[in-house]
Amino acid sequence: MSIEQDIKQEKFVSEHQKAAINILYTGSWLYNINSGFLKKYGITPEQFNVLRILRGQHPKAMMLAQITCRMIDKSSNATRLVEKLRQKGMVKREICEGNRRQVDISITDKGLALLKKLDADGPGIMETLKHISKADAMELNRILDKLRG
Amino acid sequence: MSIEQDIKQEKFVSEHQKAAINILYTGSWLYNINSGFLKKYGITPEQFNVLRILRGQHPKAMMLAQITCRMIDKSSNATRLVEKLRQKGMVKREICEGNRRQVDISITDKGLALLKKLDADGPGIMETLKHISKADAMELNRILDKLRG
DNA sequence: ATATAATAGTTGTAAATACAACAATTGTAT
DNA sequence: ATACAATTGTTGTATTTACAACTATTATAT
Repeated sequence: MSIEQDIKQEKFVSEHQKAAINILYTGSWLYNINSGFLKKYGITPEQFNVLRILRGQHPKAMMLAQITCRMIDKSSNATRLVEKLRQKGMVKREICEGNRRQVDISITDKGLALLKKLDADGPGIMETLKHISKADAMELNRILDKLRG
Repeated sequence: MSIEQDIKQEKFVSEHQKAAINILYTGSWLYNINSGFLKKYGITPEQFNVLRILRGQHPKAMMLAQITCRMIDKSSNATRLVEKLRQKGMVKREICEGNRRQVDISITDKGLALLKKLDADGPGIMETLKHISKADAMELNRILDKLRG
């Protein structure tokens, strides 16, 4: 579906402007699909992201700042995100004894189990991208990486 | 900058998964830049988007549903967005006499003046995309459009 | 006519975000 | 030792979002 049809705008100032709007629009579109998919599991995309980050380091713990800098959306508040996940029993939080300013956060078995269930539930968000070929996906990654300078 | 570096993740399940994350990440990145740029003018990206939509139809009025379906982020609440813009004197709201369920919304001179100032302030958000060529921008648009099916 | 359905928008409310101010702890320089 | 700065997180608060329930108006069917 062309972006022109999706937002009913026929003309753009330039290909660059159109690309900027297309990225914002597609990002929002993908976010909403992902959000709907995760709703069945009782977590938000941001929480899911944090769990995946923690799984990547499992069984090691991570400090908050480390999590934040790996997050897709840097503007969400990691303190509160982690607290939500702790309430659900998905992560563990401990003051670091070596440096009492920092907090060691790690994923629990329950968190790992949730991610496993999600993995097993099939393609999830990737199903959404089935319309493009692997070559297109690579090309997309190349251009987006270049774009961010 | 590669997405691997940006979110410190070395491996992805597939090019498709990497592309999905790249879109979400780049969308959020672009949104934040845009948001910061617009802050000087006292409006949010969503409000800016509504103003641009209204300018596209000026001097004709639009009804709320029409605005909503052209918005980049369909999930923001057009009623409240328009009310914010009305409080700032950027748009006008009138109950439609022909069909009293609907509301006619149009951009005011003040709203047009703000957009003009923004246009004049230079490339704005597009400056951000300067790293890619026009050919890349076109390729990006092609792939994103295809991706959304 | 009347009831029912469809359209167009509004509003209530819990949760999340943005942003800045605020601890608490550790490191560094005199 | 003491003061000052840097690091690491937390919290306050206004704004925004998500989502559903709601009102008002118009259209359709019996």
